[in-house]
Amino acid sequence: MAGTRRSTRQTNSTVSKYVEDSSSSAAEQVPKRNGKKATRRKRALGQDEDEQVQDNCSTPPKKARKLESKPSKRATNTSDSPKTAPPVTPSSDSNRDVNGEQEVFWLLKAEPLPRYENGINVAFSIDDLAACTVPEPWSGVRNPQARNNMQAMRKGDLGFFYHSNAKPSGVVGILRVVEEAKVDDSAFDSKDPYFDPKSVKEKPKWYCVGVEFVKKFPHVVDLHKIKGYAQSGGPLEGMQLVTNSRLSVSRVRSEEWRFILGIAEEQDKIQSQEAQKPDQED
DNA sequence: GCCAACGTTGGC
DNA sequence: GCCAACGTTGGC
Repeated sequence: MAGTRRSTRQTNSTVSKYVEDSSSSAAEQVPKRNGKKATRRKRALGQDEDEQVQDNCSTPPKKARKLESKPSKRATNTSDSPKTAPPVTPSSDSNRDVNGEQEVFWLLKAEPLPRYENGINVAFSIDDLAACTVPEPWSGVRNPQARNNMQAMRKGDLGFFYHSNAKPSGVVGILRVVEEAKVDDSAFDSKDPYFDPKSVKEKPKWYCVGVEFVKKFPHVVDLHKIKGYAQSGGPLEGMQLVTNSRLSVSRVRSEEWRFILGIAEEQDKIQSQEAQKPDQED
């Protein structure tokens, strides 16, 4: 389900300015390459026309297919908080502690390799995000729990960008929430690969946040490594990515966030050392 | 391409 | 409200 690119003029607000890095040190940013993303997939359905957006970013459809299975009808009127979705919101409504430090982070999955959904390539990689010049709507998510997580996101929150069904799958970088959840119009678009026929505009069921690129790690923190630290007693045991692997938008605890940043940093360090040690290693 | 995990559906 | 069947995700 899910996903499609920006469906309307989502605000084009601020993007470039955010592209510095904020926390972490793990990696430096990567030059954002343009060009590649858009290549694939032209919307087969031409639903784009009406939106004469500024799409410098031609945003390809994206993500979301993951865990979303089908929109649940019963969840429709209630708040669909199945037995699963644990409350996501942290102590306050800001996801931050008294010092303004983010306490709850996020992880958003997207598939970087071509995959067709209704004839439309829904691939979306971190490079695609890096090429965007306007906030990228994380549309197409059709799973209540993932949706709830997005609704709990606050402007300025950071999250990991995860490549799934990739080689290797893993955390590839960082993104930032620049627009809080708003109605996901792609659910009403019959041409959209993630069209949800049960959605009704009067009572929107699906929402999406707007995100922007922050940085790309020099090396993927792959799932294998993450799982290695997620075993019983491990620092990542309990990470939602592992405990509920089907969720396309999950939350990341601050300890987990820092731990993974540490891995990224470490990997970067190791590799730069090797790079500069042509033949010696003392 | 296969298969295990798990969420959703829908009858009762 | 419970539960069996079904469908989808996503790693491998």
